[in-house]
Amino acid sequence: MEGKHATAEEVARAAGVSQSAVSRAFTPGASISAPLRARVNAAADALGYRPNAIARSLITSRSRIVGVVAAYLHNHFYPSVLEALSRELQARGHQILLLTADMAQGADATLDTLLRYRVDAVILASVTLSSRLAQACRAAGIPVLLFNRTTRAPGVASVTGENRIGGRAIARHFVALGRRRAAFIAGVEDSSTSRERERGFLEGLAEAGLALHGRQVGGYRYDGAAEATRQLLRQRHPPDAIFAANDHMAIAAMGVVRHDCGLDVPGDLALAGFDDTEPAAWPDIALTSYAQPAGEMARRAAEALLSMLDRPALTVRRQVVAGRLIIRGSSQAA
Amino acid sequence: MEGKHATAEEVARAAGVSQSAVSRAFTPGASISAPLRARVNAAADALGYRPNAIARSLITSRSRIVGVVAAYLHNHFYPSVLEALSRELQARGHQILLLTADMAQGADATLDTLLRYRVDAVILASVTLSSRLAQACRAAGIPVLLFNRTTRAPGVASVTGENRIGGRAIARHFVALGRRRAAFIAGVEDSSTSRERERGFLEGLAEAGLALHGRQVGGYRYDGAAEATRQLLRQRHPPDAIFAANDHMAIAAMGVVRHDCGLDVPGDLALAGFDDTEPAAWPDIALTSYAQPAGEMARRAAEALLSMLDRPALTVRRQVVAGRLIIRGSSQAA
DNA sequence: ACAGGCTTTGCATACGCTTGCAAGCTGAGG
DNA sequence: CCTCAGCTTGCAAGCGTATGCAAAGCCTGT
Repeated sequence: MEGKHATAEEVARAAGVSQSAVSRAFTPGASISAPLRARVNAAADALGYRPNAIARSLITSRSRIVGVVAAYLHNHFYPSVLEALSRELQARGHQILLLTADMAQGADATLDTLLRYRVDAVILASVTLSSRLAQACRAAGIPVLLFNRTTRAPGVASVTGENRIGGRAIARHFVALGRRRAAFIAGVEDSSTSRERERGFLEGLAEAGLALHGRQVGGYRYDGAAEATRQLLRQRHPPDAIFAANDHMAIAAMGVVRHDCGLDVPGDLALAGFDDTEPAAWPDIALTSYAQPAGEMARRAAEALLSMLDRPALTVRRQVVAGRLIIRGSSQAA
Repeated sequence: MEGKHATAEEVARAAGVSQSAVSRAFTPGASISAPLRARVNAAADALGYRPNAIARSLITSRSRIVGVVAAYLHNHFYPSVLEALSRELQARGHQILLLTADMAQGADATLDTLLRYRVDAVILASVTLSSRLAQACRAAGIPVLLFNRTTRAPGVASVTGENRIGGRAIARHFVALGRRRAAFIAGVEDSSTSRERERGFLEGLAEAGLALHGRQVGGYRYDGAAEATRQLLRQRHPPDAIFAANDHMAIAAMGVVRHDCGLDVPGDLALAGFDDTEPAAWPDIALTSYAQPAGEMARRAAEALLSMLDRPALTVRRQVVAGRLIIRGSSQAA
């Protein structure tokens, strides 16, 4: 219909009131009488008026936009996270500005956009760059939350799963299955997530007097994990169990183990991942995994972050959300 | 460091110039001399100044934000699309406001946010609601592009894959394999995408004098497709080939066929999907699929949409991006 | 009937930037 | 030496909204 948007001014004129009245009519809890509000609403509806969030942001210096930095959405954990975050933030009246941080453009460009758009807060769900970005955001006074990772840096909130406990659970599971040569495929070396999972895994093995039988780095990528698996299987005494730092890599490993090497899973080799993403439950994959509740994690993240907006002095918390081991055919035949 | 942002005013004072000069220094192609720009940049760097995109939007009435409406990111095609769209739009200086349209809140709330934030354009990648939303956006004068679907409504651009050609290719493939009882699992009934794929599929079968041997609706969901498959296999003469309107549903079908019914794929039943999402290439899935190049589609979408911004009178185009049949183990043993 | 309080309304300013306009400056041509 | 064109630069007016402040009603209790 019309290319131009109605303004509060126009609505005011149509309703025979002041522009302030229009503003108040659209502000919950503002000082305005019911009849006036009704009159304004009528005029607003007639003109198809919507308050301009841009203008509102300018004056309130609150954009009601949260920057979400993600990367490598091929890992199916993140789409779930994104969907959950979007739901939770929208429910709290905020929107998502989605930035994908391909390392090509680096942290600087990402930070630049984040700052220019005056996002109220930032959620970092990208492995790479996240520490630097977190620091920079904090320096700029923006509340930051790391999703599915942590940092030693102070003032940065985080929501993670039970990485250490999960790693331990998987080790115990392998041990219970009688496996003696368990290997680990790490994500990225300096990622807290991968390190914690590995630590737990080692502890679990140590309880049974076992040590790691092999270790490779998969970089959280499909191809990287496939190559890592080939390396592991090339050893003189190949492992009889592999724990990959996430499902995505575990699935890559599964492909190599079964199809490149013709081994039987779980017969010759037990396999486990982390996250319990949707594909893990597909019958043809049936991957044992330590589940991370993406929905619950997102809820906590949204809650924590937005409460930091209201009370900046609030203690920044590192939250850990409980998960559980899901045993499937990749480790234990039905 | 500081919780507050530097303003152009402050930079101007620090550099001993007018505020307009600062603005021009940050506007490519603005009328400003090199030395002045350098001086401003120095002061800006010193203060950590970033132009406030909000304020800029208010006056230019260009937010440089594109609303992307998605739903059901569990279908792995969409994460890829999102990643590609983000890359392409960022490269063109635009950002993504991500809205997930769960049908719970409906089209109205989504439209409302889109309009309030004055997005420059909208990309609809959600099956549900997309026609209504497209209409509404157009009525509000916002350029709209449907991604991976079309509509009869005028004035709405779209980018799709070769749905009809793809469907036909799969039918021909089935026929060449000697299959005589091919069934189809539709997405959503009133989705152009599913309808076109079905049409092509029927045409391909007809070329060989065959008709559809069964048909169910899966609603593009995993569970829906699983149920649809059970229905198909419950027939007296079950199909010997199934084409699902997308990979996500085809994978669900695969699970049922192999694990619920204990049939052999492709021996007893050939299976094909559409999109060629990443999981289709996993060895344990090895799903035959008609590939849609998400990256190329995203590039075209971004290009088309942003050019509509500059030249509103530009003819709205429906673009079709070529794909190709990828044959894997789900239809043809190695 | 009147004072004092609370609620409702309008006025005017501010948010941080872009941009049309006019003034100032430069150098070339006459 | 003067004129005029072409660049640069500053001035000032908005963009659409929120909100402090003061004015205006309204009601209650005496």
